[in-house]
Amino acid sequence: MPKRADLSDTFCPVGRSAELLGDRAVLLILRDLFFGRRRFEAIAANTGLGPQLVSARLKLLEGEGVVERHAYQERPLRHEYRLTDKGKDLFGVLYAMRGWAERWAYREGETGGGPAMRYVHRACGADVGTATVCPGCGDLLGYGDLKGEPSPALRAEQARRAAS
Amino acid sequence: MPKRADLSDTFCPVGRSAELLGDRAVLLILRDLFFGRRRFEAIAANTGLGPQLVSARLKLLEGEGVVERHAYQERPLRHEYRLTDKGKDLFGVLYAMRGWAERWAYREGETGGGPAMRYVHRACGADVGTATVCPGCGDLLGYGDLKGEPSPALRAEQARRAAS
DNA sequence: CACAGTAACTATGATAATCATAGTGACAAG
DNA sequence: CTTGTCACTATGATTATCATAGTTACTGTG
Repeated sequence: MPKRADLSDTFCPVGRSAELLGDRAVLLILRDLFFGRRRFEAIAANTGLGPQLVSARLKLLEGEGVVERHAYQERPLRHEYRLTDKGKDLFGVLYAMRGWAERWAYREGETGGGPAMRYVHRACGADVGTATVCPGCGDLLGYGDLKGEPSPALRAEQARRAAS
Repeated sequence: MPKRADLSDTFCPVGRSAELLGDRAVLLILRDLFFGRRRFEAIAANTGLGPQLVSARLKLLEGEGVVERHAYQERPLRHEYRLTDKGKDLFGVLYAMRGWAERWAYREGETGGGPAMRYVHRACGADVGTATVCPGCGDLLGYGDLKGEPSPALRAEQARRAAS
């Protein structure tokens, strides 16, 4: 490719987000970070992306202020990556993507009846489905309010990836 | 690039969406479709993407059932592209992206005070800000419930693009 | 009827991002 | 002192992307 078009100076807010989010690798890495995977190798293994790509994207995300590099031990010096507030606020986007996929991207019965990923409202225990407002208590849902439970099929897939 | 990794068979719903949405061009084209731009040339001009890329992505979106090709006149035969229900349901994702960008992606005063894109709830007239639930009447917000008003700066940018 | 114009594309070639694979540096454990 | 772990960096083949130009099929104007 030639240098890809720069969208960071457009006034369109979707364009500005697309500059960062219009990239498979970024999306997959963010997903893993929201899932609690903070370490380089864990992210590389689960996403299936090469270390070079993971490295480049984490640097990009750090530069955008979406992710922070944090040393979790000295000797040997090791780093992990954490979402900043700006990063955590991307939850709405990923959650919307997940909702759309649950409604449209699976063949009949592929997930064995339920959603591929179930979300429960911590405060009231209700299954929220793909809603942005809790169907049980009416609260607005954000990152931290929800507890995700992968379906058996998804859990098996993650285990397979972690092994190789 | 070598063939890009295929995510369409993962059980992770974010992965499945990322297969389609993890692409700048797709995101920009969807934005334009939501904005009411249905014609090939209009989309190519406003996104700044080359006709080859626009063509390829529209075919992809059509194949995914997100977009429909529709002849709007015979002699000369001309087509336009419309969002299907599956496509319209992506509004939540684009709206979440816009919300995040409005909150985080602009420098102080860059938009002249207000948001780059203002959304008003048609039913009650309230400015919804970046909320998913109307702050005026409490209704859930979806595509069709909202009326978008680009800021002067964004409007000027779009006019500039349409001209060239 | 010839000619410019418009919409929706397709063709071509240069450039650069991606993947797969292998290798590096710093340390710990056995 | 060899093996193992983690977090990367280096290399080379492949291919998607961009910019530009060209094509097809018509319409409207002089």
